[in-house]
Amino acid sequence: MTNDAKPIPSRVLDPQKVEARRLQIVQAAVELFVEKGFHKTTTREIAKASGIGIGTLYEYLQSKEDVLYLVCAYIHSEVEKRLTEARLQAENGRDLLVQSVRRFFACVDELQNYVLLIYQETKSLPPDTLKLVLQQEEAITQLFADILEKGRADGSIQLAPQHVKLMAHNIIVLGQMWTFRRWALHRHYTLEEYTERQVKLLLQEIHAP
Amino acid sequence: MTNDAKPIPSRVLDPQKVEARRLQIVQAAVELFVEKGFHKTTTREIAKASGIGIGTLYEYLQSKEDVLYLVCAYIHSEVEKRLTEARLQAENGRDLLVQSVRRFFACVDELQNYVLLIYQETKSLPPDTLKLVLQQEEAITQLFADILEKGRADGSIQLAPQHVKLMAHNIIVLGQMWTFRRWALHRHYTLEEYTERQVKLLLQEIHAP
Amino acid sequence: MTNDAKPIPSRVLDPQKVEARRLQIVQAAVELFVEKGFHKTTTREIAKASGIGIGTLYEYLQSKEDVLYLVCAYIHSEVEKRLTEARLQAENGRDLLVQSVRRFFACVDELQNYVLLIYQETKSLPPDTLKLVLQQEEAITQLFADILEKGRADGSIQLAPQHVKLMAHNIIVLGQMWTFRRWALHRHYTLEEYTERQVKLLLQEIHAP
Amino acid sequence: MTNDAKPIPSRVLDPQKVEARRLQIVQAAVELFVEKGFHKTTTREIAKASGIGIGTLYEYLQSKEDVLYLVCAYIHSEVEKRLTEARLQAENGRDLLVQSVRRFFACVDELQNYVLLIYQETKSLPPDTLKLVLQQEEAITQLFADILEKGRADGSIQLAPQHVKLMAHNIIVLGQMWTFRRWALHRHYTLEEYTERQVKLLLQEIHAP
DNA sequence: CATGAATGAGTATTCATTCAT
DNA sequence: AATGAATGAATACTCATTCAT
Repeated sequence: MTNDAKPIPSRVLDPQKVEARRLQIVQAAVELFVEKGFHKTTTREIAKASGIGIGTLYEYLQSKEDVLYLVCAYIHSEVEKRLTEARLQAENGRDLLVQSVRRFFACVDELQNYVLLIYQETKSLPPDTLKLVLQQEEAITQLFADILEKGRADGSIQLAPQHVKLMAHNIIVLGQMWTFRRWALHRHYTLEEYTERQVKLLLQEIHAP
Repeated sequence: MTNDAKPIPSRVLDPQKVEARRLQIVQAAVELFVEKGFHKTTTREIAKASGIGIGTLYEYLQSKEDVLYLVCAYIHSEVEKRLTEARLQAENGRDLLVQSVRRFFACVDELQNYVLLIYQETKSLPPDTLKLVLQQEEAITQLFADILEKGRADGSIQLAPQHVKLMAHNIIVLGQMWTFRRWALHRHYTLEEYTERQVKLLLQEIHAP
Repeated sequence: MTNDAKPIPSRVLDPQKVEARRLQIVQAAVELFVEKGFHKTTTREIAKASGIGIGTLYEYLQSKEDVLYLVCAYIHSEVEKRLTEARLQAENGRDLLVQSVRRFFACVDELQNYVLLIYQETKSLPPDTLKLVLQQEEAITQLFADILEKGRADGSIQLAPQHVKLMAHNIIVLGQMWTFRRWALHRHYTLEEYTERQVKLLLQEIHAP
Repeated sequence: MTNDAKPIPSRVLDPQKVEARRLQIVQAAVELFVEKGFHKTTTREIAKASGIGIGTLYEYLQSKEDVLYLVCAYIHSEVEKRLTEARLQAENGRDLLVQSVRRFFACVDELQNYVLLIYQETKSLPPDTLKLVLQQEEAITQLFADILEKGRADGSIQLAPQHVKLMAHNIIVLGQMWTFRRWALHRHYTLEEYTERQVKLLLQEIHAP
């Protein structure tokens, strides 16, 4: 929706090539970052894993931090893609919410390592860039706020307007905690148990049976 | 309960001196880590801020990661201290829960930067040490699990046994998100509004009016 | 006089095109070298300032040092052009000398940055090429040696033969120092004051009133 | 005279050690710079030639440019030392001047490579530092200005006051050109021939027989 | 016990040059 | 002829850790 992409200067002119190469780089980098963290990954490793020379890497980027930004943006776009790709069939807002939450939790589970990455490395971004990434995070939150509003409109969701934002954040966080507390949660619950229980909790908040 | 302290070797023998010095070091380091992050803080900075020489630092520790571990342990102990210092007056488990949650949220707010630090830098710990820190995190979660059990025992809380753990985690995470989502939440809510709303949500889960 | 041009290989065959392109390159490069020095100027900057691609640059040259050589040769030719373009009207060698010195000093002043460039960057040339550039420098010195000889021949200049070379060098250096000591000289003297005083000094050496 | 030393921060505290180590570094660096130039000398080469580790080098300096500055200052101090070490015996200012010039020329000859170095690498200094080095150069020039004034005072030198500065500069430059024009001068003249001829020229300027 | 000088492995980034198109 | 994408060798500087005093 919002086009909040930050234009990273590239020495290479052809935009298609730039996009293709950067995808190469980003996909190699995500895996490395997941495995070793941003700081312990060297630019040379990124280049090698991308199948290009270190010089070439810097033809498409200006700094290592740019890689991190692209990785964060990539992850957010992956999440957003999954959340929006297939239009959900729902009778009302409440139904749509439940289906969306389930889909979001599944997505968090699928992209576990990526979600974790965002939690852990985001702080290494330069302040300006950090802001952008947080905006992307907020955009995702807004997806749920919109659904809640829809339910409020058709009467299937009962929630004071000032609580909409908070509930949207709750949804996101209750989803993401499946990854950043996985050391405890995965021991006790399956994804399905976890999802159903949290959905139930959330439904209580909107006074839905 | 569990004595999960990791014994970090020190070249200095007198345990009192060791403890005193380490406290010096840790208190200097927390502030530096909060300000610049673990990776961008140098051991020399830590030594200088601690008022000791870099050589002395290594008399009391074996590595920079040891500092991070001590910092994490320090933060957890600060949290635990605040959560347990004054015995709460409560008629029943449910009341105790509400008071405890409020106290926890206040504590998270007070130690905002520290809580955030744990979220962001924990991953830089070596695996063995990480485990210990996660245990400390779990210990805090267990405090709430115990309260929930108490409420279940006196009938003031209705919750299936298998949901106790999850609810305890929910309490912790809903508290901590006040810090790691502060870029959004603090814009819309005061701590009080936030706390009351989340308490309400949590109470619904235990079928308490 | 001496054709001491070094033939720099070019992949492009048409000699006219080669000369034209190289002039483009050299004129762009001089300004860059003056501004930032040889080492801090990149070949890409030179290409861009020349209005050609980096690949094209290397069609007409073999290395960055070639650019420096061409720049030095260009500067020398500019100096020589100015020194020889208009035949001076003079009654005798002594008069010719005075006029030539004045003209040289004016030329040094005009090409200040270029003269300085030669002083500062010449050493970055490969030995063989350096030799050539020094020969060009000597050729300019020889212009004055010739004038001195002419004055000796017509009796207007009194100077032992073995002192001719040295005096010619003195003329050149006393002229060039107007640039490489400008940080001091320009504070105290105008070009005219400076010129007249140095001319007077030089005239004393040839026992001319 | 003027204490125009720039204090370069050092991580090492003991000033004696700092001075000793820096001398080590500078003496190793001068030779390398003479041989290969500033830009083509690496910091590791400097460290190795100094007999210390690269890390140690940076304990005593903050940047490679610091080395260059120290080298320039060292050279100037060497020149100044030689010019002022033994009080010259002279009947009057004129005699003192002649002896001083001879001594200066001998010194330039002895320190040829160093003098050349200053001419060629000075421009690589950061602007502020460059200023300092030029001040040191001016201080040396002032030594001769002072001698000229002395001769003017005792009547052995006849020179208008406004010409004193210029003549001092001429002395310096006519001395230094022995190095930066050595490719031509050394072919034709011995140091002695060269010195005597230039002394003669200079004496004419002060109307001394 | 306390200190801080010494160390060198490690790292992001640059840039002259090549070569396929 | 003209281009610019690809390359990797090269380099200044940092910083955790050690160890002699």
